[in-house]
Amino acid sequence: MLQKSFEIDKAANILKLLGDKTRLTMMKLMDNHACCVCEFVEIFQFSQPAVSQHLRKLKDLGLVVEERKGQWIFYSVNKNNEYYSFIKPILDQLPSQEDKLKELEEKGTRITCC
Amino acid sequence: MLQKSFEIDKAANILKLLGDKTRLTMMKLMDNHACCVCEFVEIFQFSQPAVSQHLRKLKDLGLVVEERKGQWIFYSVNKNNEYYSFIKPILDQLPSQEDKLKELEEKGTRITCC
DNA sequence: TGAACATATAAGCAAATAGTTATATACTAT
DNA sequence: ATAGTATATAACTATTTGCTTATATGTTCA
Repeated sequence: MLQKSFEIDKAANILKLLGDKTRLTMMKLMDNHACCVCEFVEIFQFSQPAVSQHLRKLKDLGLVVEERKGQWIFYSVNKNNEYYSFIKPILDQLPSQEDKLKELEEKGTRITCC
Repeated sequence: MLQKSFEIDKAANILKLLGDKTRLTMMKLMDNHACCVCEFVEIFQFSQPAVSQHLRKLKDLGLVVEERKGQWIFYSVNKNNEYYSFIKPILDQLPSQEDKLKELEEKGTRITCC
């Protein structure tokens, strides 16, 4: 019972994070690609700290993992997280956001960091 | 493209609503039973307006439907909503909240309205 | 070492959220 | 009609959220 209570708490916290258009789009992208902060800055046209703060929240719940590659830090969905199976069907039902990455490539801004 | 954009917006809005422990528990219960406001008041120990406001939000997005039966209004998950297939896997992965209804029955508070 | 770049953290602020109390509406039954 | 019960709406408030700007940290490379 305590466990179940914990689970629904945790599920609600996860859904709250996903219930933001920016983070949801990020997660959909990171489910297929490792992405770095500067890409998201380009995509969403938010300040770099805004992007960092979104990623921080996702990381705090264990939803994403980071991997430093030199100057850059790449984030991707943490598929080892025990709640990944909870999240997966949600992400799978979302429309692809690949066009956003393609746009970056066309503008040449993707190559700058990746 | 516009349509996809709309979809991810809508998905984020739905997830935001589900990202609240109270509403998430409500949804899990209403996926299996029609429930009335007074039951939720008992279960969550919130004021009646608080419960009504949660249900209003769920109704506004089309996630639940209401059916008046005399004095009472019963709410249940709207399985005809086009986004029900989006929500269903989420609800299915949550632990049953039946114990909360059972508690009411034991206290005799469920029978008062249903 | 120091300049340039990528990211993180801190502090502040406006808007959104989730509760409250007070009040209105709607149905039931005497 | 009126009293009792169930629900909805309105107005208010404290907290949370998601951005901003300013600043700190960490890496690369001349």
